[in-house]
Amino acid sequence: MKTAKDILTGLKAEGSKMTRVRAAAVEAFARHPAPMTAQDLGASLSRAGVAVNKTTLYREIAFLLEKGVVAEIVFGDRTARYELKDREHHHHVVCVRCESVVDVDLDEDLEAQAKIIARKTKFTVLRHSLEFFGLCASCK
Amino acid sequence: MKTAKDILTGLKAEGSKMTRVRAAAVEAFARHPAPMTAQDLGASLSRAGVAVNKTTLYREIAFLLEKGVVAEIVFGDRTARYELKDREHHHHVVCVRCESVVDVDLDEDLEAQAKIIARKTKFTVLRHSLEFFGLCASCK
DNA sequence: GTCGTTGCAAAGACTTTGCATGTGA
DNA sequence: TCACATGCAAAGTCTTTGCAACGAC
Repeated sequence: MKTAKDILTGLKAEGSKMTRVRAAAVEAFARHPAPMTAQDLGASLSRAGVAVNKTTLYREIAFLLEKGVVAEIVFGDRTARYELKDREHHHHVVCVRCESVVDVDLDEDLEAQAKIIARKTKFTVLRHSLEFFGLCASCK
Repeated sequence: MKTAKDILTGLKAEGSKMTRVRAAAVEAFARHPAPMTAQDLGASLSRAGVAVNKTTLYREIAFLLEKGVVAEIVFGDRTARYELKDREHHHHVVCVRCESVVDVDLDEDLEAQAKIIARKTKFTVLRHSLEFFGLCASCK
C-alpha cells in the first residue's frame, strides 16, 4: 500500500504541480479504505478543513484518473466511485444497507472464466467488473 | 423466451391497463436482444412509429421495472439499461467499440464464489453484477 | 513569467415532479 | 365513470465548459 506521500512524490517527479487541493485529495483517498464518490471526496476534504469548489473537485478527480492514481468503479447505483489504484485488481462486496465496502480477490478463477468466454464468444476480453451486493455482518 | 404477447397478456391479467406506449415498449424489448437505455427505447419506439414523450418513456420504464417485466443493468458507462427479465440470470460481454452485447452464463461457478465470499466477509450475499468488456470478433 | 489550477457562473445532459388533459376498461 | 396514462413545462441533480484571477515553480 503506497502512502499519500509516496504518491505525491511520484506526481511531483513527473512534473505535476503540487497544490493544496491535490495534496488533500490524495491524502483523503489514502485515508479512506472504501471507494468514494465525488461527493464523498468533497465531504472528506471539507472535514479536513480544505474548502474546494465542486468544479475543482471534478477536475482533480479527472486529473488523478488520467495519471492513474485512482481507478473509477461503478456499482449498481450508477454513481462513479474512485479508489487508489495502488492495489492489485480486486472486487467489492457492498452492503446494500450501510454501503460499507469490503475488498475480495478471486482473480485466478475469473481469468479462467474470461478465457472460456473469449473462446465461446470470440471476444477479446479486456477487463471485467464484478461486484457482490448483500448485507454486512452488522446490518443483518 | 416469452413473447411480447405473453407479457402483455400477463399484465392485463394483473389488472394493468393496456396502452399504446405500453404495448409498443414491451414489443420493443422483445424485439431487441441487447439491453437498451431509455434513449434506445425512445428511438426504437420512434422507428416503430410510436411517438412518446420523454416523461412517459421514463414512467413506462419505471412501471415495467416495478412489475418485474424488465431488469435494470448498469455497465461501466453509468447509464441504466433495461432488458426483459424472462431469462435466467446471466452476464454480459460488452464490446467497448461497437457496444454489441452477448449474454453468457456462468452461474454455477459464481454461486460458489458467492458462498466463499459470504464465509470470508460475513456478508449475506444477495446478488452480484458481472460484466466483461472487450472487443467483439468484428471489431478487433 | 509561464502554465497549470481555482472559483464562479452558466450551460448541458439526464431524470423527476406537478398539474391539467386524455383514455382504457 | 374513474383511476391510470400522457404531455408539457418546470425543477432537480450531477457534471462540464468558458473565462478571468490566482499560485506553483
